[in-house]
Amino acid sequence: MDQTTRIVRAFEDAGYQTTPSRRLLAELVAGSRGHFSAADLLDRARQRRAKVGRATIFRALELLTSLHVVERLDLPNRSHAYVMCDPDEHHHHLVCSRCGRSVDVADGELARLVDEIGRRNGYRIETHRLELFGICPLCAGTGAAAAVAADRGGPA
Amino acid sequence: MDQTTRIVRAFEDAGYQTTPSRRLLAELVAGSRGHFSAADLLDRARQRRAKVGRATIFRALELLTSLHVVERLDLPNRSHAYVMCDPDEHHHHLVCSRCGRSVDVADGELARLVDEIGRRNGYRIETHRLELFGICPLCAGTGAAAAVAADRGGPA
DNA sequence: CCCCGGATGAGACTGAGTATCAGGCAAGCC
DNA sequence: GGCTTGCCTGATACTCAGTCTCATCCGGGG
Repeated sequence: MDQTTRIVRAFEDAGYQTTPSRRLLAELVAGSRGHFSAADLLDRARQRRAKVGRATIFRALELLTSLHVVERLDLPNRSHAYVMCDPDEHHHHLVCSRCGRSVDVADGELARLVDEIGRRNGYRIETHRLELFGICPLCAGTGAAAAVAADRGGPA
Repeated sequence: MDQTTRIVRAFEDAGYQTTPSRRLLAELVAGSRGHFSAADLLDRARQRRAKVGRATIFRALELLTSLHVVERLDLPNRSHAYVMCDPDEHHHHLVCSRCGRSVDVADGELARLVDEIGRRNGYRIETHRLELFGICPLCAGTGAAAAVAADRGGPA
């Protein structure tokens, strides 16, 4: 099943209605190459001449976030964006600072490290967040041209 | 030398003027118990009947951030705040989700882990960020009362 | 096919942060 | 101590992401 369907399915499984707006949003999210913002989605919706309200986009992103279909990133440049990701296990993101593509990284050893840091400081750790930023193999390998081609928000 | 002086000194050392506004801001920042926002500082300035513009606060925080005297945190509840911290080495923050107090945590093993994750995925890692949230010993030990007493933004 | 609660879009609102600009003042110079 | 210069400041307008409200709409169970 393709990404769009996976997202629509996630809505259904959680007991939410399947509506044209949500289907559209699912397509837009699934068609994103890297991370994207609510404004990106709105733009792409407008490009398709689809009529969807800003509020609806924020509501859908909020839902998808709570369903762990997407996650919110805080980028180093103090803006933020969403990325699609694996809903099944706790993980972190390795984000390309050029094209925005993101790889899910399993928590692995980190859990142990986090635990130890907490213990050493007497804190009871509740949550942690690790975000890694760098240049992905694609952007590194083929230079700026590929980076542009791979730019975020490709054909929806 | 106390924290206020340390901050004022940081301005001077970097070649910036020492002005009443900056001195005030230094005091407010130094007097913060945990993390704080620009709005918090503005409130506390007003409480002292000190006249300082919003823009000035943001400018000072921006400077202090660039001097690594404070750092910006992205809190789990999607808001953000600043904390004072050690300007001398790369580190992360362990933040109390109740009182906002923050402990600097040396990078240590993490660097190795980050490096390995990058290598495994073919990324050239540029920066990373780790943020830990939990309950500090003070809040855990003495319950809600102490947590309130220790609340952020104590006597400036 | 009807009904109703969930979903929607428009638009007002908020709060953090930025830009602009005229006036103020720190600090080096004499 | 006065002068000058350029950094610094406060007020204010603005932007941008996200939220709230509310009248209307419509998916889907009965």
